[in-house]
Amino acid sequence: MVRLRRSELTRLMRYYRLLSGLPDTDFSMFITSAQIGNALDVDPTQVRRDFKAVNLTGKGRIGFRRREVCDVLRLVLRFDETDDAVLVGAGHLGAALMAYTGFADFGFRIVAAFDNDQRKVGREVAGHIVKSARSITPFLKKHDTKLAVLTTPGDVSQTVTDHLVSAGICGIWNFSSCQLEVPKHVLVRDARISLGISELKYHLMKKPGAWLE
Amino acid sequence: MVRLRRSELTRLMRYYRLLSGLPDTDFSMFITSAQIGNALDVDPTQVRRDFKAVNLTGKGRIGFRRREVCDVLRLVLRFDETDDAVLVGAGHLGAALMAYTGFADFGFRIVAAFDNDQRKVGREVAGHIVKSARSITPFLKKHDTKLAVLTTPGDVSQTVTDHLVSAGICGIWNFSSCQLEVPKHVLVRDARISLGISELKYHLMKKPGAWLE
DNA sequence: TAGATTGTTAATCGATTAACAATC
DNA sequence: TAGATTGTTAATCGATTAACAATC
Repeated sequence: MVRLRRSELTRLMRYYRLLSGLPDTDFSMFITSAQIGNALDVDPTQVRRDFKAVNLTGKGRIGFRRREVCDVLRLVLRFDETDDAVLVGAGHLGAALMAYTGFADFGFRIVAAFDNDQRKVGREVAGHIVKSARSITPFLKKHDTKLAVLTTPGDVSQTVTDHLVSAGICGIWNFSSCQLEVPKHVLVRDARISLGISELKYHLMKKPGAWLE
Repeated sequence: MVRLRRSELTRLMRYYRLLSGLPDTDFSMFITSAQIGNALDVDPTQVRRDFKAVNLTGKGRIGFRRREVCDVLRLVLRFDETDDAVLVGAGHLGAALMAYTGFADFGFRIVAAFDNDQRKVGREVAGHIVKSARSITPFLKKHDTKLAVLTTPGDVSQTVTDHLVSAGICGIWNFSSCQLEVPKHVLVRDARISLGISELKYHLMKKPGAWLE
């Protein structure tokens, strides 16, 4: 089994997006590491190294077979196997994520939504009947779901997380701007809403007026 | 002026979140780099180095003054100065972001929303009357707004981006899973929705059954 | 003073890039 | 064959961590 670092995974995603997005009139075409590197501003050596990490080999003087690269990347990134996730916190953001249709392309599906607000429980949000937060644990036990999307207010995020973890969740996509504490076997992926803002704001300050050039 | 790298900015955000979140009964208290490092799983030397980068000095045997650290970080991260942003693409995600009340804490404000769907134009979404996409350029010229939140479908993202850039936008928070091409003076910050999913999915595969331990 | 913590230099680590022989 | 590109090793670069004298 291939072990990938986060930076590699990030680049593999970008390669896939580039290659799968190209016009597919002739999908057996070859593409060189230089072409890919050029398009994505990545060193060609890095591209070859990354491909090597997922056992993709090219041909001297010709490059890599586009179809093959795409297929392998889909396999490694597991886009064709659907993973189910529960969503906790059926507010605006939760609703937006539930309504988002693009997840299917990446093999990701939200199968249930929970909220502790009794006014929301029973209501339909983006095609899902919101369930009571109390029913999270039985649901997870029954359906063996391992991923969760967390869109709760920050003050309850840790409590909810503890429940999710003890019910078997091992991957959390955290949209609340709150640092979660979890056991080592659980992966938290922060959406980093506030960090995105900070970076933009910092950029503004860094180059006042630069946009006028 | 201090120049910070992205990794530093990320850590500074985490320090701020930790320190501002602590109970503020005695805000003149001191905190050591070891305490911070321990709480955030960062090397204490790294903490001191990062503080040094924003001209924060501590006292031997005592540590850093919490109040002072918070104040300096707020200043560096510019949380007390509000930056305005326009939002383009008033769909579910756009609406969720418009409805999000937490932005104010970071000195960020969405001042207008645009969409090219005539059925949405004129409607109210989360307190904003959606404006026609055609009016983006005049709006930006008039209000001198430099940041944009992009929540459009992927197929129009680049076109919209080109318009935004030529109208003076120099920072784009990109929620569409699409690689944007921009001039060097423009910063694109990708929300990386699809990457978050990939990382979670990959984690699941990496350790099948690990959550059962 | 004694002792804990800072500030800073040196060492380590890992990731990126350069170089080039092997390949097609 | 000739020439462009791969595969891979070595060199570089930057970021992280260790060590320790200076400080309070």
